[in-house]
Amino acid sequence: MATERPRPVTLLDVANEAGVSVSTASRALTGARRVRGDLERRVRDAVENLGYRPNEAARGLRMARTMTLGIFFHRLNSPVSLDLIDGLGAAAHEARYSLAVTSARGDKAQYASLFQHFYGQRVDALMMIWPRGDLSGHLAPFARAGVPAFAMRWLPGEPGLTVISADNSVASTEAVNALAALGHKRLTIFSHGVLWTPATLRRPYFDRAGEAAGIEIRRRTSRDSGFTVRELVADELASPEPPTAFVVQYSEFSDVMAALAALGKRVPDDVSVVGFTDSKFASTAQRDQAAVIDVDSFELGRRMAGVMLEAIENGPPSEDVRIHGLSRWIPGGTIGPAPKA
Amino acid sequence: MATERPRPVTLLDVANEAGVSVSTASRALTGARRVRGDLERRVRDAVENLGYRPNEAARGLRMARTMTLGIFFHRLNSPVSLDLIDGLGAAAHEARYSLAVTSARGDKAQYASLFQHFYGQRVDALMMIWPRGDLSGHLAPFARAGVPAFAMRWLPGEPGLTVISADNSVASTEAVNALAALGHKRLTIFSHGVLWTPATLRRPYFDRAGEAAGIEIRRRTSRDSGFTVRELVADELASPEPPTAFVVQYSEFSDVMAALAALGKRVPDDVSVVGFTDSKFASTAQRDQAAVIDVDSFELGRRMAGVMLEAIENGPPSEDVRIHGLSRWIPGGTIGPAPKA
DNA sequence: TTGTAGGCGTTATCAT
DNA sequence: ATGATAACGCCTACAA
Repeated sequence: MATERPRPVTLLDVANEAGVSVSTASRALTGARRVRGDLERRVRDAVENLGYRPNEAARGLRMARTMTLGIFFHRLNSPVSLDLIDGLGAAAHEARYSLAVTSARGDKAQYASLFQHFYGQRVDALMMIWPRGDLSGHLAPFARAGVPAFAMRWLPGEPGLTVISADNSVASTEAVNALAALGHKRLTIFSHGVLWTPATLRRPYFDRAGEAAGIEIRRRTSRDSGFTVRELVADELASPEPPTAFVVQYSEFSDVMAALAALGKRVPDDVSVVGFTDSKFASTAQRDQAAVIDVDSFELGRRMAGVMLEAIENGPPSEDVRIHGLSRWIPGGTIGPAPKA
Repeated sequence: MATERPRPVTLLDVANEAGVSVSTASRALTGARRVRGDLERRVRDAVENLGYRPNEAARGLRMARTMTLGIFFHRLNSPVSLDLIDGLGAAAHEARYSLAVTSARGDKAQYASLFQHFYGQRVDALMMIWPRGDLSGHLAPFARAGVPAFAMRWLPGEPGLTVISADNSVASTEAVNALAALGHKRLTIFSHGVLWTPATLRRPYFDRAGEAAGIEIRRRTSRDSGFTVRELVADELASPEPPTAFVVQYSEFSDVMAALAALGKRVPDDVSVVGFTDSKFASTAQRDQAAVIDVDSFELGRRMAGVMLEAIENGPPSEDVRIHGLSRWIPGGTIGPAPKA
C-alpha cells in the first residue's frame, strides 16, 4: 500500500491563515518589496503557527535555480574527502544551499550516469574531486546550460572547466628551509601506493625550495612496484648517499616510523621525518609530536564552495583558481640536526 | 553582471522536434501508457539529438517527490562515515535518487537550521547518523509530512523515528570463542577517547559471548580520564589478574601494539590482540596480519538506503531495524594461545 | 501597498 | 493512442 502523504503546508495556507493573498505572503517572506508592517507580522505569525517552510523545488523551478551544489568524487577514500565535504557543506549551508554528493567509486564507467543524474537535478554548480580522463563529453550539457564546473585535478582547466587547487608552497618551503637550517642535504619525498596524490602536486614546491636551500630532493613511490613501505625505506637508506630526512604522507607516517625503527634508525637522531597531513590528523600529529606540513582541508572545502557560489552569481572565473594560506609548517620532535657524515 | 543562463532544453523542445505533443513525449519517456512505436522512436531520437534530461525539480513538484535522500551527520569524522556515504550514494543512485549530505559538525545548536533546510528541500526520507539529544521537535514537520525518518543511534526508536543499527553479534561471538579455544580467560575491551562509539553497542554481544565461553570481559575507556593509551594498557596489565587478550578499535590498534611493545610484551606470545575495524581498513589489517572483527560499512550504507527507499514506497517499518550479516571474524597473527600462568 | 494572473517543466486527467 | 489542459508551489510583472 503506497503511503498517501499528507499535503505539506504551502504558501497559500499561510496566506489564508494571515488573511492576505499569496503574493503578499510571498513578499512578506522574501522581502522583495515592502509590505505593511502589521500584515507582515500576521504572515510571519501564520508561518510560525503552521510551521511553513517554502518548497525549494517549486522555488527552484520558478527561479531557475535549485540552490544545490553538486560534488562529484572519483573515489571517496581519504579522510581529506570527509573534511572537504564538511567544509563544502558548511559554506553551502550558510548560503542556504544544499550539497549533493556522489562518488564514482573509482569506476570511470560510472561517470556518464552520475553526471547525467547531476544534470537532471539541475545543480547550480559542479565540483569534481580528482576526476579522471576526458570530461568534455560529460560536461557539455552543463556548459550549454551555463552551469559553472570546477575540478580539483592536476591538469590545467579548459573551456567550460575551471581547475581549483590548493597552493601549499609556503609551508613546504618553510619545511625545506627548516631542514636545511638543521644541516640536511638530502631529502626523500615518500609516496607509497599512490598515483594521483598531492605528492605529485607538491613536486614543484619542493623542487624549487630544495634548489633555493641547496637540498637534493629525491622521490620514492611504490605505485607500480608493489614493494612494502619497509622495503622502500630500506632500499632508500641503502643507497650510496642516503637521505637524512623524509617527507611522508601522513597516512603512511606510522608505517615509515615503524620501518625506521625496525631498521635500527632513531628519529630524529639518525633520520628526520616530516609528515604531510591535514587538520583532521592535527591532534594525532601533535600527540605524536610530529613535524608536519598541515593542510586545512575543511577550510579548503569552505573556500571551494565560496568560489562556486561566486561563480553562480557572477559567472565562472576567467582563470584557474589557486587557494593560498591553508597550509602551515609545524615543527616537531621528529626533526633534528642532520647526523654528522 | 548576473549571468543570464541559456535555457536548458525542455520536454516541449523535444515534443516539437519530434512533432508530437508534450503529453505524448512525456508518455513515450515515462512509459506510463503505450505510444505508437514510430512516435516513441522519434521522441527518443529527439531526446538524443537535443541532449534532453528531465528537470527533476519540476518532476518533483508534480509528483510530490524529490528523489532525494537526506543524510544528516552529527559529525563527519570517522572513515566509517565515508563508507556510509559511499554505500548510501551507490544504492541511492541505482534507484535514481540523489544524496543530500549535511553535518552539524558536532554542534547541536546547528540542528534546527539543518533540519529546516532538509525540510525545505522536501527530502523523501531522512537518515541521521549518531544524532544527539531529543529530536522530536526537529522531526515534527517531517512526521506531519509523512517523511520516514531513521536514526543510527543507541537509544531505541520512538513514534516518527525508526532506529537502524548493525548487528555484529555473530562475528563478535566467533572472536570470543576463538580466544576461548586458545585458552584465554580474561579479555579487555579497549575504547580510548570515545563516548558514543560502537564499543558501547558491542557490549551486550561480548558480554553474552563471554559468559557462554567462560571468559571474563572487562572494559577500559579513557573517555574522561585523559590517560594515554600506553598508560591505560600498562595499568590494565598491572592488575592482579591481567587480561591475556585485548579487543581494540582499529583506529587505536597501532597505538596499543606500540604500547605493548614498549612494555616488553610480545604479540601474540604474551598478549593476543583483536582489532575492531571496517572494510576500509581491511587491506591494512591484512597487511598487518591482524586478527579483526571486520564490518562492511559500505554495504551497511547500501542496506540503509534500501530501508529508506522501501519506507518511501511502503511507509516506515513497524519496528526498529537491525542489519545482520555485515561483520566477519577474520583470525590473524595477532592472536595465539594464552600464555601459561 | 495589495491582489490577479501567468508561467517555470513536468505528469495526470480528460476528452477526442 | 493522442492532444489539450489543469495542477504541483512559488515568484513576479502587471493592474488596481
